Amino acid sequence: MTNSQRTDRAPATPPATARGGKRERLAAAAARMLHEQGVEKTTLADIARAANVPVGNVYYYFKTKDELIEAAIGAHAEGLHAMIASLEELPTPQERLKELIGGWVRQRDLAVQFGCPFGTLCSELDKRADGLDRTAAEVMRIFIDWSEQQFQAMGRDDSRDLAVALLAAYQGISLLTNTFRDPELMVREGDRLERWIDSLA
Amino acid sequence: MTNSQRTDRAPATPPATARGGKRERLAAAAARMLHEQGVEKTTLADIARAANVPVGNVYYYFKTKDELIEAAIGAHAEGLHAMIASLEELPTPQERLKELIGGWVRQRDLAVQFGCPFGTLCSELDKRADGLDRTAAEVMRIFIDWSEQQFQAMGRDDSRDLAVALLAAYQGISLLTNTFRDPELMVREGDRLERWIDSLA
DNA sequence: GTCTATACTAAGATAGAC
DNA sequence: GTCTATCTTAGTATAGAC
Repeated sequence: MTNSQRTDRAPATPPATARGGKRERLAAAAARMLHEQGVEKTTLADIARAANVPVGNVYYYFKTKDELIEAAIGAHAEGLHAMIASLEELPTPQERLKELIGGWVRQRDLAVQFGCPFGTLCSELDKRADGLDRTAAEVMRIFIDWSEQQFQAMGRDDSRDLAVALLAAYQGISLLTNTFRDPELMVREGDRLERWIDSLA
Repeated sequence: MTNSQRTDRAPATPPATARGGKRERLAAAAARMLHEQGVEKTTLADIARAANVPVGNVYYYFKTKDELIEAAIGAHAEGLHAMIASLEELPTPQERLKELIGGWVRQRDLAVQFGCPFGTLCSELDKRADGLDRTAAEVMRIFIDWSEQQFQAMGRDDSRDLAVALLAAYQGISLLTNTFRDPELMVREGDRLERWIDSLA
């Protein structure tokens, strides 16, 4: 996630000129709008409105729509790192994985409305000619790698396959929860996955 | 899947005027192009070209792009019914489900390139204002219902949950196979699912 | 029933005033 | 650094010739 737009004269704080962190607001708004409306249906005007930034001002921060999408991927990556850091505080890998699943279940209403925020993005970016789908894949890989570590810590020698299966189960049930508009699908699959985690020890 | 465009004077055969079954060709081409390029990036011109039908002629058969999408959903439904009919010829539910999984694995290169033909469509239709996502959900339900019957025939009282889990596993691994451009993910998850089927009996 | 030309609309992007 | 006005492109859809 390069940051070529920023002057970076004052590290760790936004440039004095960027009052109110408009760049950050635009990136966060982009992530939200791309999830809710999809990549192709979301216009720069939609994102500007959601970020409370005048439409014509967007191009000062991002030269193209692609750059805004890249910033949205970066926002997802940050959220992912925060989630992982929070899970790391739990003592055992089983607890960490089950808390992960619990988080998915608690977010089920969002899945009902729009599917998985990051999975739908990966799916849509694949249809675009730009290389943003590769950037998104890198972020997805961070998550798989972390899950693999958890299964490894549980002593499984098929940890990679299990990590892929866990993420696939979540992506798939997110799609079905969204397609059928039924939050219970996520609840029941979450229960099943937690029992599965317990059975692996 | 209404057919209001057709005169239906000669049931079970296309109207004499529709030489070469252009309507059917357009529906099949639409299904293919929507999968490969996504709903929003696919233009009517793309579909017309893929179907070998002159661009301006499309509107004679379909009044709007939405009607073409609906016809594509219908084409998917037909393919689904054909697949189910073929699986029904196998003697046991275990064999039917494992052959289903085998079919998914054999189609892995398509998943690498574009994801699941129908799952990506459901995901994209959700972002549109029209009600086509509900039509797609009906088709998806046909598949779940059939899977549920198989698990029920195996004597499982949690057949619905298992059917949902199986379809979710496929949708999820299709997304990951596509995101990571790695057909092996589908192969390994297919193996895992077949072992899972065996373990349920 | 088939096809061409074109009207209409909307979105991405840019120039330049403030 | 902020914002308005506008250019350009592209896609859906329609009118009407053949």
